[in-house]
Amino acid sequence: MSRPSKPASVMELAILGLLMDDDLHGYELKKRLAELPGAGINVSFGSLYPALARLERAGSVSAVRQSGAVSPASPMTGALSGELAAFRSRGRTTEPTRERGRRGKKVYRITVPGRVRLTELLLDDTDDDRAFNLRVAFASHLEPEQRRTMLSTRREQLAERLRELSARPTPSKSDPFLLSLEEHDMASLNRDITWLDALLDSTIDDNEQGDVLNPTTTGGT
Amino acid sequence: MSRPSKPASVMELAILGLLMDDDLHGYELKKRLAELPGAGINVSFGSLYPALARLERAGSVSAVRQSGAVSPASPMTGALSGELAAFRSRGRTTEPTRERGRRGKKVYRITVPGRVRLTELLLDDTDDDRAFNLRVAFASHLEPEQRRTMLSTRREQLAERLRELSARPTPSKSDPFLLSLEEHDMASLNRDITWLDALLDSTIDDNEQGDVLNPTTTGGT
DNA sequence: GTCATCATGTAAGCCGTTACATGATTGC
DNA sequence: GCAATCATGTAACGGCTTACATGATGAC
Repeated sequence: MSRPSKPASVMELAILGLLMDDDLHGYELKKRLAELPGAGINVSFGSLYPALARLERAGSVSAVRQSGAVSPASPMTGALSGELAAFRSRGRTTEPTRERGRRGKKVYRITVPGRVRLTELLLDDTDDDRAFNLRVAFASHLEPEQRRTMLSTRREQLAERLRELSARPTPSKSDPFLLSLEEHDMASLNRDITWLDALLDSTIDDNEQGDVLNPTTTGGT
Repeated sequence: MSRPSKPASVMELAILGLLMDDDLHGYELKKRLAELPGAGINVSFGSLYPALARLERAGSVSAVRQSGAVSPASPMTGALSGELAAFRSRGRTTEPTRERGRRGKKVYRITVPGRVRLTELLLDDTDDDRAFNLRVAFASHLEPEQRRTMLSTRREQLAERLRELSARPTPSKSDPFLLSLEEHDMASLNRDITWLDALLDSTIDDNEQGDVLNPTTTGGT
């Protein structure tokens, strides 16, 4: 009886993963989501903000309002340079600061439970291409062993797909486009599997790689 | 003028595409959806049946209950090839001694407006990988010129993605997984573009569609 | 007569979309 | 003071999922 935990959403994974690197507010988050590799997530604000609210309610992130104060010196119109630098005002636990009329930026930070949740999402074995790309993008936040689990699980899923495709007896598939599509799919699967093998190989001797998700981190909340 | 039509759903495309080949009832449709190339659509009945109801309401399909009555005076204006041997009960391993289904299998057939809608969905240029795979799968239902439009539109989209990826200045990408992912994505994009080029080539003098398109397995592992 | 499979549906709830509404900051 | 951009939300709507409910058929 493991915890059921809510179903994984791609957006949740992406948000938590991005917040591992920087504290961000919604608007900036949307930009970074769109820049994610593999045909980025183009969410609308109408889904992003409710998602952040859900994450906050679930305790995965904590938000701090910046009520029109400290601003960094450099304008930085730049593409994807992250100037956060604005989280210093924090130090106490959640302080409402809900003054109506003075809406500030709301900067989100991942919490310790949020990190646990992220690990869970990264290890989720739902067979979803889009989600898997994201899992690789954030793979550095896993410990090497978990990472290997994640990669080899995926490898097995792709191999299974390949087996199913190969075992297809080509029934009435006289359609040239269907044929070409299946062939192309199989070639893609083979390539993806090879890529995963390479990643797995390169992870074998990585015992201390990147910054690892560590639930014992303190000082957050 | 943009399309006043409803937003395209992957499922709608898949259903209409499948119904071009055979008249089917929901249960069978679900099985075939799962078999579609490229990580098939695993819809649940709870979404399939409402979807069929919507399609029927929209006039894209017509349904006939198989309960020993209501022999359909098929509307079929015969605009396109109706190669379907309508309402045959496919004999499986066991011989159907009786009409099964008193309360009724509901067999769906695509209508003429449904064909128009399918064409619209096939030509829809929404940048969606899953949907595009389906469009190729049903590409034979387009006229060669439309097919070329569809393929080259997609080609341009992928080329654009590739351009964006290449133009990325590699900012703080010291992360090996992010790097590997981007590299892999670019390689995949290149492969896909090459594949589209091959499809386009094979469609150039394709006036009757069928004998060209000789896919060559490129360096299978 | 009962079980597995075939077959069709409904209901509650979440999630995402578009469209709408508001406010804050910066540059001219 | 005005526009563009930054920034955060709400509301209406619809689709998809899970879980539930129903019923028929054929095998044993």
